[in-house]
Amino acid sequence: MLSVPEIYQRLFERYGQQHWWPAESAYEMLVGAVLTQNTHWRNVEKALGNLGNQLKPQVISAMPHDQLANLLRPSGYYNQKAERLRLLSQWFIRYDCDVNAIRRIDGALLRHNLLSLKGVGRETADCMLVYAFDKPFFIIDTYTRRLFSRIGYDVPESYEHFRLLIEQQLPPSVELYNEYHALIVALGKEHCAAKPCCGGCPLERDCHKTHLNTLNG
DNA sequence: CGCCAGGGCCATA
DNA sequence: TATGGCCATGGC
Repeated sequence: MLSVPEIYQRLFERYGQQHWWPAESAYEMLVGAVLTQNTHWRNVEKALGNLGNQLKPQVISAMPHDQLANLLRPSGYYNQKAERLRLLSQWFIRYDCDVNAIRRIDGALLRHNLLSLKGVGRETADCMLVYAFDKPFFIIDTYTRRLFSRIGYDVPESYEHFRLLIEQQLPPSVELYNEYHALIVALGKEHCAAKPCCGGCPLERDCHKTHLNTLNG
């Protein structure tokens, strides 16, 4: 069975550097992390496009709910996400929008801080920590669970247990965790964006085959 | 037409 | 702690 570092090697050889996160600033990354919750990135892009030059913490935190929700409509769950972005923006403003100041906070403490925000769960928090705040926490998403499960790992149901299991087999590198997660999503996009999906796609939800052409080839 | 996407919250037991 | 319901649009 492929080891955690070997899986990374295979993915990197196939897809190369991913240059994540697709955002122009740390704040935009935080917004994208909320908008992409259980949502296709292409729909997130539509919502980000609607926000346009209003994609700023001061503007979003002060915008009327219905107006913001309307702009977020293409990304789905727009009422929830409007509220979540408002709370997130208020949190960011509390640090004077100073990303470097936030980066100086201890990683575990910052994670606890993010998790206290309504609408920021473990995966979203870890994405923010890796892609905006340079803290090494391995990101567990549905693709990650699916991939490791199909490769043959006994994937823990607990998010934290699974995260620690993987972190134990990798150096605590922000750059590595950044790339690893991006590569897993790249694999998902290649296999599941097109129809028909290949038989045995390791990331397709209802595929129970495990030939794993992509990784074993 | 049905399925599901780079989740998370809340009520219930 | 652990299920189940709910949120919602858009592409395939």
